[in-house]
Amino acid sequence: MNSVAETMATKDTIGLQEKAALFENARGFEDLPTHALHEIAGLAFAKKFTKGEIIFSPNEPCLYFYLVMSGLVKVSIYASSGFSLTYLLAEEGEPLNLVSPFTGALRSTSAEAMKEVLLLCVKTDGFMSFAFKHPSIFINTISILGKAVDSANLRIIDMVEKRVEQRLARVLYTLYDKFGSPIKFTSAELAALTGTTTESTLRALGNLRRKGLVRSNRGQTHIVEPSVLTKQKIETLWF
Amino acid sequence: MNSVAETMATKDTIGLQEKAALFENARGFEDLPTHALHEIAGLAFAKKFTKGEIIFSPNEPCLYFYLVMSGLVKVSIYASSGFSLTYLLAEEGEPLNLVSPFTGALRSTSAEAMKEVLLLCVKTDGFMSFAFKHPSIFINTISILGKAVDSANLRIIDMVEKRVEQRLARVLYTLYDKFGSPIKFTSAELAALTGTTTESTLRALGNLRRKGLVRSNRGQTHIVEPSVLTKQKIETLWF
DNA sequence: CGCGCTGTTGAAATATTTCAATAACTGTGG
DNA sequence: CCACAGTTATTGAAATATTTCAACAGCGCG
Repeated sequence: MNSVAETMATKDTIGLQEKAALFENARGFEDLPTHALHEIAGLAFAKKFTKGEIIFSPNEPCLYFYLVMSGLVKVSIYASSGFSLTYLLAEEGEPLNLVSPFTGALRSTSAEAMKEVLLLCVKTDGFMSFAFKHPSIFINTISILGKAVDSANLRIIDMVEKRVEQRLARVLYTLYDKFGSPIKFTSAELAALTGTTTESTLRALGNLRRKGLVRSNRGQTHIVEPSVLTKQKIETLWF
Repeated sequence: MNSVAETMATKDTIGLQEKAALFENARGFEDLPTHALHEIAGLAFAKKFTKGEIIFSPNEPCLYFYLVMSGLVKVSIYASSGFSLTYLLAEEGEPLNLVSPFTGALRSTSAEAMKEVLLLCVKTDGFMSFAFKHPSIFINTISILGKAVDSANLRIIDMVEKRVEQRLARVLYTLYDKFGSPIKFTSAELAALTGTTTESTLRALGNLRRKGLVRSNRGQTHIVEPSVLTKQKIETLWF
């Protein structure tokens, strides 16, 4: 386990301006005055993670607030059985952990780099006192968490009343909406997003392919008819 | 539609001390100084709802922050199909809406009185400025929402890998933990908590009864062997 | 080259929903 | 106080979606 502090060298490779610019457009940091952006940028240092590397694990004390600078991070929850559910795919400008830095609570989530990832890290105590100086952070955080709760509850209802194919269609449309086409995810990853097994995902993907809605091969899926997916009353999820 | 303001008469029937005492023990209001409790109590007025009455509906602008003073309130999310999922059962000292009063966001939740209910209501603008004066409210709120997100995600995993009977057992144990025995819920209500149909709930309940874990008849269920339910590695949910 | 990961499909096993019919109980109004 | 309406509980049987287990093909990479 190499501590984040080890990579202090990286710290100076990213300019303060650049960090401030990232915070300016970051989710949760809307409506902050310029001096505040510089203040938080001053507290942040960068850290690189390679593809597949674990950023944090379940029930681990939270030392840093993390913001994605580049790359893609998967935040998931794991069941004891090994089944995992991905509930956030964070790209540039998105925070990974909006609860623990404030509450210090241990949570059952883990974060993994899906590509080469650059994160901005802010020590929790510094982050906390920053937030108290700029309480709109709290409001923004509550807003984001509210959406997360709604999205999760919506997904529970979907599990009951929608078939795998419809859920997958919704997942694909959401990914298309956020990341564009082609969608570069394996079926195991799509399964973790849809809440099913890889086999069922593959079968459903096959159906969508046969219907001409998507094209897919090895690790990437092209949405051919986004309009059709939208028409099927598919409300966008929130990852 | 009779506005809440109509019932101002109720306002004076509840003493300031009583309101402050409620806030003192309310979830989300931990660690507030006495003067703050009196301040928020001064902003609050009581309103009574009869059994079955709707407190708020989906996509309705949020005018008040609500705190349960007595009785029981069910907060649910409804799918277009009519299927509903209950995700919070709020009793004395529990808030009904922790997001909209801060963000003003329209949400897809609805709240219904399950018994005769007394609520304390605080206008959102007053509540908001109170919170900015006492930002520990924000931290507490974030903590609660974090738990809600975790609980919802856990439930999604349960939907995939646990059978109805196990999910129901978990629901029953959680209810037992919070409200004690007997559990006074109809099978339709248990179904909305378990995320299944009433028929499946009844069948599962029958199985649990045959196994001697519960006794049940018309609208109430007695947990006979709480220890067994616990032993089955049932983590407590969070309603 | 062969190991490992991803994709693909089949067939059996299974859990759950759906539809339907009936029974039991509650409360209300005549 | 009884009848009736409305809700709640119960169970059966068929229909269905999904998982599970298994086998195999293709691809990439050390």
